[in-house]
Amino acid sequence: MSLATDAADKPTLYKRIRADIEKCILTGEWPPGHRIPFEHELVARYGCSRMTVNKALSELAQADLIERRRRAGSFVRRPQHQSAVLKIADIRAEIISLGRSYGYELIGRKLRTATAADRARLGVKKSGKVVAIACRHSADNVPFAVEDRLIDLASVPNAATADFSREPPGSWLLHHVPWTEAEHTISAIVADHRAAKALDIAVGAPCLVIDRYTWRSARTITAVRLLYPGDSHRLVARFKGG
Amino acid sequence: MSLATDAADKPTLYKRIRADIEKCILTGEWPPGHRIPFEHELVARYGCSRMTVNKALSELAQADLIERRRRAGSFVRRPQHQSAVLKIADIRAEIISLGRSYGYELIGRKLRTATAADRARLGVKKSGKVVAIACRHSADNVPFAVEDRLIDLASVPNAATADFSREPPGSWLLHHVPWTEAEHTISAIVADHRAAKALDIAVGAPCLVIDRYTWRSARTITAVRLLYPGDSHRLVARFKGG
DNA sequence: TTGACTTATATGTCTAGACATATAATCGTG
DNA sequence: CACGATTATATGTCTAGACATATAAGTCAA
Repeated sequence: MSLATDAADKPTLYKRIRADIEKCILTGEWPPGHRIPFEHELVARYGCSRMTVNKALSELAQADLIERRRRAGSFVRRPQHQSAVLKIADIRAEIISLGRSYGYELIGRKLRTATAADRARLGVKKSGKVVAIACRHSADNVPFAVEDRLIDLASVPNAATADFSREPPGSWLLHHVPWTEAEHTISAIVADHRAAKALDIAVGAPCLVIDRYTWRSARTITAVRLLYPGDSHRLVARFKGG
Repeated sequence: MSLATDAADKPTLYKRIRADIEKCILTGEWPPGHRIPFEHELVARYGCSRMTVNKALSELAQADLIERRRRAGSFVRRPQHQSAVLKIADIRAEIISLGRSYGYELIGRKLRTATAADRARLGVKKSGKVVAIACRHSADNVPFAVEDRLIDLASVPNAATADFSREPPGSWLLHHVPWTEAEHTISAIVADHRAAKALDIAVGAPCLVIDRYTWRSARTITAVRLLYPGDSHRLVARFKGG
């Protein structure tokens, strides 16, 4: 193996140890299944205490690059299920970060007792109040996405009185419902008459659809469907690791 | 605040400390920007050494739940850029895990010196050899996705002699090119004549497109375009955190 | 008021030990 | 040979210190 042992220690020692090992894994020098040096070997090699080596290895294990087994040692993990980190920004923030002017328009807002369809969509059993919102986001005055949202007022009572004619519900929720879990489903459809009109595209044009269900501590907050013109919008996901 | 101090210590202490703090953050009890107790306060509260508290806080910082600032303290981070983990499995594995029968068909394979278009697609400057592959995946004998791939032989010389008539190139690469980075772009198109024929769908039907560029250590490996029928295929992404 | 200097302090890293615990390897026995 | 008991060992967690370092806050002079 070729662990660097004489590099200048600008970074801290444990970071250097971690980087050295990471390099051996990422270059393929240590293939999946390879046993990396024992802690005591690294202690000898780097002339430090075991806690320092342990911190480096613990972080590599946390990052799923290695697997640690008592008595056996630490091993390079084999390529996991591929997964990518997909950034799905708040639409307003996304448009602004693209350097374009953001436009927002509330199409409709209804406060109602949840219908059977609403309950199914939110995944709740009891019938409470909900807010249904339809709105449109635009970039440089060109339609960017249309949004169709349902908010469960049992989880977010404040949403009943929020003024969604000025602030998009997504941004409002981001600031009022801090920590959440969500599930996204991405699919493709062709624009029907209504969608074509809202997005100012041709009927039959491809659209990217993001369905997002958001909850906090097993409590449904909101369900939203975002419809983007498929030829102009792209979702980019970066990916790292086998 | 309400840190539990008397729970049974089945998990280790630092994990309990981490879980306690995480709970306060996730329930919203400690909102974004809130300063969490200093290390020395937690040391006193839990009656342990600072290293134990430090390990808990370091992991929370690594998970981006808190931000640590010297002299100032540790603070609950405000909702980051939303990001979701999108699992993009190897197609064969995906179909099999769905309990369906997997079918594979090589449509074409060409070994050629990279054309200008190939070089642009792979993002390489020098003109070397490439393999271009077109193939089709099916589930229960129904077309599932068509694949159009380019492999840079400078990075993966073995691919020149691999038998892609039996094993899909994605699976082959997964087993021969362990650690990689990739970028995915997801978009929607409508099926043209050729795609419609390959997927056995109507011309004009919506399709989900995944473009994936894979490299290792700044070295391009492969570029692939996967085309799925948009109405039958969905990408699901789980998301956690603000 | 403003800017430069000093100080206090919380985190960052590290040590040289310790005991706990899971388990691979070995040994003994039927 | 098969199987259960024992042992050795690598990791997991923890301690009670230490010094380094970035920086918020206070101090003082222009």
